[in-house]
Amino acid sequence: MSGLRARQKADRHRRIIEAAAELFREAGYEGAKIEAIAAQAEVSVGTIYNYYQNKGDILGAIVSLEVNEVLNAGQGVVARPPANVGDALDTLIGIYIEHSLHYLSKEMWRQAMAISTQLPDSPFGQAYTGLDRSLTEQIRALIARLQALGLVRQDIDGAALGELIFNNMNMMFIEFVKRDAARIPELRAAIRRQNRILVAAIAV
Amino acid sequence: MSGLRARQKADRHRRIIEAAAELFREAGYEGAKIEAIAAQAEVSVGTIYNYYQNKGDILGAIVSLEVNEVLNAGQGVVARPPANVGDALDTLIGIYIEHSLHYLSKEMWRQAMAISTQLPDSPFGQAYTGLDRSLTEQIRALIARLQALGLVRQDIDGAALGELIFNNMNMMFIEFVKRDAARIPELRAAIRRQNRILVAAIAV
DNA sequence: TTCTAAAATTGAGTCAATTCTGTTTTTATG
DNA sequence: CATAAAAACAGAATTGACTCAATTTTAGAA
Repeated sequence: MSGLRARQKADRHRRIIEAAAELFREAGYEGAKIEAIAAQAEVSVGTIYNYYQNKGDILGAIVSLEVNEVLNAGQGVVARPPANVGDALDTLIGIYIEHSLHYLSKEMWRQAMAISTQLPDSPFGQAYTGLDRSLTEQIRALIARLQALGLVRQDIDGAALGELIFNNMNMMFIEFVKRDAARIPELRAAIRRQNRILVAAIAV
Repeated sequence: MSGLRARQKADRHRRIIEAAAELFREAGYEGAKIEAIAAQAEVSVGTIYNYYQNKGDILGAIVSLEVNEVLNAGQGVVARPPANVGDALDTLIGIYIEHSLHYLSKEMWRQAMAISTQLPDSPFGQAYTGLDRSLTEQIRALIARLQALGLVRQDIDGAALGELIFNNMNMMFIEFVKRDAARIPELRAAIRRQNRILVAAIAV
């Protein structure tokens, strides 16, 4: 028996997230008042705080949905990477970046990133750090795969390399969301240019 | 004539910054109430908002002092770098990191970083981006210097390399301030390990 | 069905950043 | 030295995130 209580709970969670996502998009993070989210979700302010510790955690739940989708999409590339180190990296990073603005606006990303540094121990802060780690791990997995395929030198420190690539990409992405005028193609080109140095060093 | 008004203004600026720096350290950023800062600086709340757009900008002014000091210290390394690519990078990065907690606690860094992503167009947001750019520029200058000294290959894309090194270091520093337990020696060791890959690729 | 304890919801109240408006101080001018 | 305009100040009022005590709803036993 799934229980009335459990069903109502799941339903309220969903309604809150949907209401918040809509209002965040429409009015921006700051502009979306908790009272408005509560009204739209047809619950009270108190209930929202029963489900989420603070406003940031609501945004956090939305971000997690997005990043998990991206991680999923990335698995395909790791499993069957292009037969060229530069292209393999570019393809994986391309998936991350192209998906990134699907559900989240730049403003929402800015807020999410800010909260994750501001409150690293909050539920969302920890979740965000975990997501970053998963992305780093996936890049590392790609490198290991390329090593197995004989496309990357065996003596390369895969862990350090994965961190280096992720950190650079992430920082570039942060700068990207900070400037509303910045465009995806330029971002990808800049990262390709940076990675070229690495590719030259690690390719067999 | 320096004008009474101008002198009073400078004096109030100074008093506000000093009061804020003290209270941020003692009580943390959130714990330092604007009313308390105003009282300690012997001005009214309204006056503080006449001088700074928001609480974050007060912190911003303190951060700028710190980073400018670091940039200054870095110039010495660029002028006379160790005669080895790995050591040269490590020395410059070491200066940045070792200075970093001199005036600012990790909590203050977290807040500063958060604000700079949250409000990239605020006075502080723009200043912070400018500081990042200056640091990147200094790393680039070091690379150019090493190229001139014949220690780094001439065909290396110095601009892209500088960004790569800065972005990685900066991201590592962000993770460092997010974990109170993290220690400086481990941070430096991790960055050295990551840079080793690059050094191998670019050293003559 | 009825009752009770546990779980969840509610919304008025609290707290602190920011805004606003009337007052005071400084400067420039005759 | 008087005075009006400009600049800066003060602190009360506003706003919005978050809390908490009272109330309602649910699950399960009798």
